[in-house]
Amino acid sequence: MQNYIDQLNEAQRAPVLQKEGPMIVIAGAGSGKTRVLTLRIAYLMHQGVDAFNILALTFTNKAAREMKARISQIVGSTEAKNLWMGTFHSVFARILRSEADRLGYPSNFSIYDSQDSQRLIGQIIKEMQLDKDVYKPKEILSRISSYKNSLVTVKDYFANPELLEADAMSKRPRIGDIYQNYVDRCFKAGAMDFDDLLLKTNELLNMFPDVLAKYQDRFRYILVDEYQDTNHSQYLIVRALSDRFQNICVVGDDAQSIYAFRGANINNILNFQKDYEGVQTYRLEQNYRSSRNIVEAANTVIDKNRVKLEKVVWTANDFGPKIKVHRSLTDGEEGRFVASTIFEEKMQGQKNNSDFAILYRTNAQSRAMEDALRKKDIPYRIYGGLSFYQRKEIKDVLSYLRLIINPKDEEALVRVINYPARGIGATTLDKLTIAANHYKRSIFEVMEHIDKIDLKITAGTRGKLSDFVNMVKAFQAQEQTMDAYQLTEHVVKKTGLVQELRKDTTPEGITRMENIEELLNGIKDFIEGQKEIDGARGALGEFLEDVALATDLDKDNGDDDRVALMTIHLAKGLEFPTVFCVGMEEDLFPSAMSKSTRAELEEERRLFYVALTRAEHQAYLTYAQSRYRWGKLVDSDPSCFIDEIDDQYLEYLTPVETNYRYKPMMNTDIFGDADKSKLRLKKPVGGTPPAYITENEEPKVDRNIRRLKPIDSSKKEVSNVNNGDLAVGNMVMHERFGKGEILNLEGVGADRKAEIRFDVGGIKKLLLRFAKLRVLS
DNA sequence: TGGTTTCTAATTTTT
DNA sequence: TTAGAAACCA
Repeated sequence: MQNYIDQLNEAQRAPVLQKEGPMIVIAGAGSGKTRVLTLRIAYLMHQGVDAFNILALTFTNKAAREMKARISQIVGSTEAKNLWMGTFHSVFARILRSEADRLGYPSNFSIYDSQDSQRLIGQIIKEMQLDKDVYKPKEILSRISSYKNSLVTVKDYFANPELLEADAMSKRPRIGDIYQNYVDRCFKAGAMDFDDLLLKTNELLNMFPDVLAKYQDRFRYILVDEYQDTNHSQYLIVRALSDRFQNICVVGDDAQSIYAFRGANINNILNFQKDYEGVQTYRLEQNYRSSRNIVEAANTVIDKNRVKLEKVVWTANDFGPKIKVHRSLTDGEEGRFVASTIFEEKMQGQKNNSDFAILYRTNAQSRAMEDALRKKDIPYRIYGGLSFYQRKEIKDVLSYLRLIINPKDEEALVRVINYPARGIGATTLDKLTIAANHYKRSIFEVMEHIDKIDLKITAGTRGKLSDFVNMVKAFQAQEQTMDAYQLTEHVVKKTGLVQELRKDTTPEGITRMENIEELLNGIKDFIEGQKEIDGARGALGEFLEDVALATDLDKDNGDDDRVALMTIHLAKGLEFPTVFCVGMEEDLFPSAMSKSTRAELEEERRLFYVALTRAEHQAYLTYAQSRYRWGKLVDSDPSCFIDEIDDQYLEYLTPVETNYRYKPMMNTDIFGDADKSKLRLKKPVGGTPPAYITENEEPKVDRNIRRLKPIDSSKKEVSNVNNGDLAVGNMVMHERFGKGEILNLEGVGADRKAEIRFDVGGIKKLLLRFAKLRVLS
């Protein structure tokens, strides 16, 4: 233990050694705050604090897992296992399940994700016969979400003239009624949305002093990571729980607060000192991550913000190279620049793909990057975007599973009641919904008693309905004995889901099929893990709990060597030797929607600060003069953030902007590309550019291959150039299944298949046309 | 009711 | 450009 502590610098050591009392650690970017947190926990345990009495709240599941792993290394895994560590949402979901009856909820309540919530709100708006252009489900949802995060219940809402007036002013006087309906429907369905997990926890702690006392007594030491991103609801939970022992340690960096849009309140961290008696304040200001150039440049940026805590981040690292700024004509060219640069740096500097990250403001920007990387055969992985669990086919399966656990779950039911098609259409569903609302019961309950209610539903349809009910009930019976894997496999077969998907032989359809397989593999992994952990039987409910709050970032797809693509938001907490921050354009970053108030712009600036400080060694800022947005080429100006960095930290790869549109074309980029190619790129007069247009993208070897590809091949082009080289006995790498050996090859041309034994997942037969294989030997 | 075609809105970030 | 919804027809 002492060994670990000796490795800390003085500033880091102090918060680790202070055992009791309230404290705040203001941790600059790259200053080793995770180390402080983990060591603090380890040290507490070392001093005899029971792991059961420690609660550590993180921002992502991944952060929790990693921290737990590190603590295990120090104190041993048996001890670390008993720590309560996780996101606010997952920790309190767990607590809510065990206390659910207090709030009138079943302990098997469903967790609605934003998709579910949004669909339900849309449905309510329709039922109330409101105009969906005035009451946009998405906006209403975020409205309701912010009420919930501020602990404004429906009752509070109607009692608050300001809110009433604000909504009346915006011509949406019925928001309160929608809110009311939404809450009722969720309750009736035995479901909580994300915000409920926090709101209901607050209710639980406020309404039941004995419950509060129990958890206060249990969590004697509380630690909160990324405190700058907590919202009001989370703030109150932390306050309530820490009130008795006051052993509260929060860690955060106000300069990295980037979630105000979803209710995070930067004042929580700014005002922490006032919330507790005798707060100790620690500052971690030495940055170990980045070169001096990057640290100082980032400082000049964040200095422009008015709202902040005073601190000076510094580093003892070398100056390192300057931040490189690159301008291109289009987003496509921007992508090619990034890909070429990665290609060259890999060649010259012996770097790995995983040394690079491409960060952007919006997910939509990933496409141009993907295209360019793919053309250069640079492996990459996209994080975020449409997460795995939100894909249609996955949600469909999960909906069946949710329905087994909680048949009242209306969103799950609506999704699958007629998929695959079984003759229960919109009309029938409408009748059922009306009846359900009328009897204040769930749709499933109405279906169970369909014979006792007169709904003007034909006998044939009634039969179909009871078939469905019986099917779900049969699943429920099987759930008692089967584990989650067996049951899911059974469900996808029995419901006809697989058969439905098999019909679709397009690449997209095959991917969908593969995704289902991946889900099944994921369930298998989960069960294995569960069995190891505490002899749980790997029941379905346990899996769903896990999945409801999981994100893409959480499933670590091994540490294979790929360039990382993600939004800046997702990149928080990560670091890479080289970072490309692309799309540095006005109205994109800072976003057009976030420039109206100073607070919004400051948040964008913090976001930029986060982006810059991800880089250890080299940062690139790139922008395009025009970019495709909703299919149209739109002109854009460089981001004001580039100007905000002092010139001494920058190196312009392209001459500084002029106002002449033609001028830039006369220049060459760093590869000495002649500009005729760029001129040509501008061309399209209808139709796709001819193959030779790709000339300016180097490796000439590729050219023929590209020309051989069918012109209309879909954007999800995955066919593999190496197919010809495959032979039985080759070791190959598959994107999803990992390493495997080719056992057999058969078929020709598009039908060519390979039988492969994967190290994990067994033997699979793959269509080479679609399989993304890389030959290893 | 189911399947196909046409239309439209979307691009800010996510537990 | 594209995904999802509405509209349309069998």
